[in-house]
Amino acid sequence: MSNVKKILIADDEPDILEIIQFNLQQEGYEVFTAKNGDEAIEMAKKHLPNLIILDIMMPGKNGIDVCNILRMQPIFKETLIVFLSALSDEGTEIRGLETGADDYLTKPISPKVLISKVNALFRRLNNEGGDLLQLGDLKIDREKYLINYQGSDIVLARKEFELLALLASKPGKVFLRNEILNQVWGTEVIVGDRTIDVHIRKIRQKLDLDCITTVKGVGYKFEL
Amino acid sequence: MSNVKKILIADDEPDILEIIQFNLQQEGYEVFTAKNGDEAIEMAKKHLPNLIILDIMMPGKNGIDVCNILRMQPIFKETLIVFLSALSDEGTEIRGLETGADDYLTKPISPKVLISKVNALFRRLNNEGGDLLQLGDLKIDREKYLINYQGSDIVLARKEFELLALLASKPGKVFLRNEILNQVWGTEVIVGDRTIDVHIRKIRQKLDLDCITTVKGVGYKFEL
DNA sequence: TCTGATATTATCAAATTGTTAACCACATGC
DNA sequence: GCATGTGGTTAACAATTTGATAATATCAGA
Repeated sequence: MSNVKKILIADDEPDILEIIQFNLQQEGYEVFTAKNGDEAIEMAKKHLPNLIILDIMMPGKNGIDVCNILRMQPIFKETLIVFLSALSDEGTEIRGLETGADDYLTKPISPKVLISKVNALFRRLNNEGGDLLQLGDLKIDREKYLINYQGSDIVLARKEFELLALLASKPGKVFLRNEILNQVWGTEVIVGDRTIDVHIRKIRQKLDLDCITTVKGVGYKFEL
Repeated sequence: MSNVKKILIADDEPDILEIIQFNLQQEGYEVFTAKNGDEAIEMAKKHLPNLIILDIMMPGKNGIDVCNILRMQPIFKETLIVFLSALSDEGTEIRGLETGADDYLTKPISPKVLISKVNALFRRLNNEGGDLLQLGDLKIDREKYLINYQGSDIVLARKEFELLALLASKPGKVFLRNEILNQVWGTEVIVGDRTIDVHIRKIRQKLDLDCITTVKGVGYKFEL
C-alpha cells in the first residue's frame, strides 16, 4: 500500500464536506469528496480509497445503499467504510453496521475525535502488513527500502520496490492492473499499461527468483 | 484463531457487567469478567481474549492504564480493545483512542448496538481468509483467481473462471443464457450463443469433474 | 424419425503480455 | 557548464494466450 492513505467522504452538506476534508488533509490524508450516493460510488471506483465516510441521508442513493453496492464487489471488501449520520436511531445504527460498515459515527462530531477514530481504524489495518515482510528466503524492509534474498541485498529502484512490496503484502492475491496503478502510482498520474510490465520484468530480472506470476487479463500476483 | 471468540469485560458496576455478559453469551461469545483494572490484566493474561471491553473509570488502575499496560506487551498487540465509558468528554475519548484502542463507546449503550459493534470488529479481524467458495472438493478463490480440485490447482482463463464462479455462486440454480451473458460478458458486448457452449466445454475439460449440467432450452447449472 | 438444441473441433482474429531499445528528466560529480 | 549515470516512461515489435465463430457432429425429446 502506498504511503498516503486515500479517504472518500460523501455528504450532501457542502459545509460538513469542507470541514472534514480540511481536517483530514491537515492530518496528511488524500481526500476525495462526493455530494451524493451515485457520485460516491463513481469516485470510489475511480480512486479506490482506503476509507469511505458515508452520510446516511443523501438524495438519491443513501449511505446504506452505497455501502451495500460497494461491499458486493470483491475489490471493496477490504475497504474501510464508516457511516456518519445525524440519525442516532438505534435501528439505523444496527442496520448500518450489519451492512458491513466498520463504524457508525453520529453528528455532530468534533474534527479531533473524527481524526482519532480514523487514525484508530488505519492503525489496525496497517498492522496486518508490518514494516518488515519476511517470506521464506525473501525479506522486504519497507522502512529501509531494502530487499534481501538468501542473505544478500538486492537494490531495487523506488517504483520497483513499491510494486514488489505491494504484491508481496498479500501473497497469492491477484492485484488488478488498476489496483496496482492506484496503489503504486496514485490516482493523479496516468501511465501506460506497458509501464507495469517493464517494471515487473526488471524485478523478475533482479530477483532471479521466480515469484511473480502473470494472470492474463487480470493482473499479477506474488507467490513463492 | 479458534472458532469461539473470547471477550473480557472490565467494569466496576456489577449490573452492567452482568447485562453485557448475558447478551454477548447469547450471541455465542465466551465471556470473562473483571471488576477492576488489576483483575482485568490478570484475566487478560490468563485467557488471552480476542476482545477486551474496558470501562474507563474503575477503582485502582483505570481503563486507559490497563490499555497502556497491555499494549506494551507484544502478545496483546493484535487484541481488540474498546473503551466503554460514561465520560463523553472529548479529551478522554481522544486520549483513549490514541492509547491504541480500537473504539470508544459511551454509556448508556443498548445491548443490541453493542453487539453490532462487537460483531463489526470481529468481522474485519476475521477477513484474513478473503473470499473463497468451498464446495466439497472444489475450492474457488476469487482473490487468488484459483481453482483447486482435490488439492491440485487448476488454471482457468479469465472468462472460464468468471463463468464457473458465477455458476458456482448459486449451486443448483439454473442460469439462463441471457443471465450468463449479462454477468460474464456485460450488456455492452454481443456474442453468439455458441460462445457460451465453448467456454462451458473448456471448463468441463479442465475440471474432469462433471459439475455443470445442461438444462436444454434454458441454460446451465452447477451441481456437485 | 425428425427437429431444435447443444457438443465438439478447428480455425482465425483480437487482446494481452514480454522484451528490447530509446528517450527524457534529473541528480551527481568533474 | 558538461559528461555521466540512474530511474522512469514509452514505443515498437515479438510471442503468446484468449475469445469468438463457423462448420459439423451428436443428442434428447416430441
